[in-house]
Amino acid sequence: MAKVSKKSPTEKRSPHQEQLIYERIFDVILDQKLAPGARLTEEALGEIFGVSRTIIRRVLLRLSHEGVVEIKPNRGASVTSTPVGEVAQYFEARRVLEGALMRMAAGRANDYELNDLRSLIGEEKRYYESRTRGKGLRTSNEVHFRIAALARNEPLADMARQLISRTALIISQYQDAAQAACAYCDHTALVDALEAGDPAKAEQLMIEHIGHIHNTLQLSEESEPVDLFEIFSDEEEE
Amino acid sequence: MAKVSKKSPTEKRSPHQEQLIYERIFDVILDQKLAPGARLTEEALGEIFGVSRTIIRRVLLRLSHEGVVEIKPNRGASVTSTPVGEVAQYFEARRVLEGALMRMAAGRANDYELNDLRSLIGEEKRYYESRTRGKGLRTSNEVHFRIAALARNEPLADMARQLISRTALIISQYQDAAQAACAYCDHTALVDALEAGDPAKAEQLMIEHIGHIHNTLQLSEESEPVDLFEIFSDEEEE
DNA sequence: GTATTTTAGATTGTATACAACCGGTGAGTA
DNA sequence: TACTCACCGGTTGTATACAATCTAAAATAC
Repeated sequence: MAKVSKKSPTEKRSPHQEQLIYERIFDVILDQKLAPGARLTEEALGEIFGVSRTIIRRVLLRLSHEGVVEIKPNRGASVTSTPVGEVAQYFEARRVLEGALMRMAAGRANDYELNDLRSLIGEEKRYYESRTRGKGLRTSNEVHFRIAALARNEPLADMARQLISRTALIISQYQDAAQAACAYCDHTALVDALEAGDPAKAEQLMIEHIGHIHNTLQLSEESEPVDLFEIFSDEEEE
Repeated sequence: MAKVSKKSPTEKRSPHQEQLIYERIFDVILDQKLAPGARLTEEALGEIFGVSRTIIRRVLLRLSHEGVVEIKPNRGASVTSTPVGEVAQYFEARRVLEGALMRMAAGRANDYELNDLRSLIGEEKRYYESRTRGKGLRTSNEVHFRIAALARNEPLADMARQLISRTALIISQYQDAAQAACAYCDHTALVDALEAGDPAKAEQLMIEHIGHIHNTLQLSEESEPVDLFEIFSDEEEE
């Protein structure tokens, strides 16, 4: 068994170790190394990350709150598997929320924020071209996060973040890796619309973009047990 | 010190004791027995409800996730105090989300659901008339929850639930008890609009209703330390 | 008298021990 | 063979012990 990221005695307690563990697990899920339905046992994860079940429990609780994992009483946590029939609801929700946010954000972004977005989209493009799908998906999410933030409404932006993360899981479940590459083209158009400042047009573009993503999904399923130790072993500390 | 709801030895482990504790604490906050800023220490709550800090910790984590309490590292949990300047954002968010949900729900409700709603509004009216403000607010929330559910979109309804709970806290912070009585009049009109099935009209009514609530708020602040034991002592098991 | 340091108390953070629970395995029986 | 039931290994649920941290007040220095 491969024990990874064992804390060296010098840096025993990092304040955001929990955040790091959270991100590692989420990344692995988005990379499809953990298929929907895969179980996440507390002790194994604790051993992997060199912490006790207490910490793992908190991370799993957080992931479950965001809908990324499901926790059943006395049965533990497993990666959420979204039934085919529910997928459309999530995309409808995103159209409503992100459409409204896009409308609110149009014309509000300053040059600094726009440039920032454009460079992020460049990064996204590179990830997809280099086939690191999990990273690409996360960067794609980040683009949507930033746009949501531009509407200057914290509560709505928070909800959008939740929904975007949740949708990322659905995408990783139902999207062929080959289809994944086209997202960043739309993103450039979105940023242009934000700069132009036409709220109706901006909203329409966002709604269409989310529709495009929805259309790339292939509706089929699979699942199998996996070895947590092996999956996490070929990673390295950031 | 008053120890309340001490579990009798016979019913030691209820599976939803956590849910009960969650609701008790939330109720007390909405009743303004715990003002914004009040600290919630784990050990005191544990003693009050006859459980260990472990359980309390989970409840507080859940409340914090919904924005009802704030948890600062090494500082513990306290009732969230929403700055005056942020209040408008929450109501704007509710207009966006619940407006969209109302539009989606119009004409979709069956007679059973409509009757259910109307009787709930009757209950709400009674609570407000009998001055039990916390219960009234919770029932009011329940009306909004149910309407949100009628749109048949789980993810959006979940978000609305979060937002409604969070707003209830804001209302209890900024609304005079005297002003609180008028909500159920609007609610009847909302249900009528749902029955009529005109999406645009329904959305408009909801947006106005949320505006009404926003308008009743008085913008001022206060805070003081309180004794958790005393607050919970005059309650009784449901 | 004011400012700084020390120290004590209280509270949270984490690990761990033990109990409760679930699911499967295999013996036993019809 | 098919079915039932008791047992067992593994996993989660909860309480508790101890360490780390913060707050505030007392003590000391200037």
